[in-house]
Amino acid sequence: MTERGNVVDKNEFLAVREDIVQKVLAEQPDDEVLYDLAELFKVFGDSTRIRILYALFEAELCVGDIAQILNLSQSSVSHQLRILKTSKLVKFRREGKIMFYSLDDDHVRTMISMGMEHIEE
Amino acid sequence: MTERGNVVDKNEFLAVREDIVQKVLAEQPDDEVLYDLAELFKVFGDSTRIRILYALFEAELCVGDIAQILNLSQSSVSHQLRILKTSKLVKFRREGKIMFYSLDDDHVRTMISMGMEHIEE
DNA sequence: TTAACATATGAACAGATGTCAATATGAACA
DNA sequence: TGTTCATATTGACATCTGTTCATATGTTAA
Repeated sequence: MTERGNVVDKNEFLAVREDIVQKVLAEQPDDEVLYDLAELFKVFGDSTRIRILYALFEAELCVGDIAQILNLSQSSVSHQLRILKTSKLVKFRREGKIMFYSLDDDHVRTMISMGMEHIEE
Repeated sequence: MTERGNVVDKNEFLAVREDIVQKVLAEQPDDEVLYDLAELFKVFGDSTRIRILYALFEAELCVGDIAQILNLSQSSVSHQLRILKTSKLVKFRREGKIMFYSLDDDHVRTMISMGMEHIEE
């Protein structure tokens, strides 16, 4: 293999159109943005969390309600709710001993509707 | 713990509002649909695939172009393209020895734009 | 303050996922 | 046909992720 300085080009034998590559590279968003975007989609990319979000479409729910609806342990639901909170997809309020969760904004509905449209084709 | 038949209720001590639970359960989509939806989002939930999709915003690209743009092995890019093909997010055509990939439809752009709006808040 | 309740957190484990190296497939052309 | 090139696939490996069990936190009421 050819070397450039100490760097070995793993893809030496590869069809690459350098002009196109440069043009596309110039337009790419920052890696950090793309990473954050992937992280957001990752949150939607688990059926347990999708089911939680769908349940919250209908009503504000407490942890116990959700555990019952999804037939999951309290612990598991709590863990997933933490992820949804961190991503700002759900918000919550306390009423005595009970925590009530609800959707944070309409982006969630829109994103999920978009996904639905795609898989329904 | 109490038992119902042979089923042990792991969540015996849990705040559950049965009426709400029943109402929400009645409105939930089929598990299969929710599973497919999660699978779709999972595809977007990887920064390599997001970067591939973003690159394809700009131009139709061959495997070598993408490998160069993302600084990844040909093998890895090919693997990810297969996943994107299976999810119908990209389409492809052959021209001699070269495979050209492009975005399959505008859902991809819309979904990603939605995600962007959310993280930009 | 103590007991009971609702939820959150930590550690550990199994299963899923992305990457690479090596190899296979398939197309073009001598 | 045989060789070269572009891409696809296979197997192995390390990392990431979701669940459970056990325990901690924080609230209410006696």
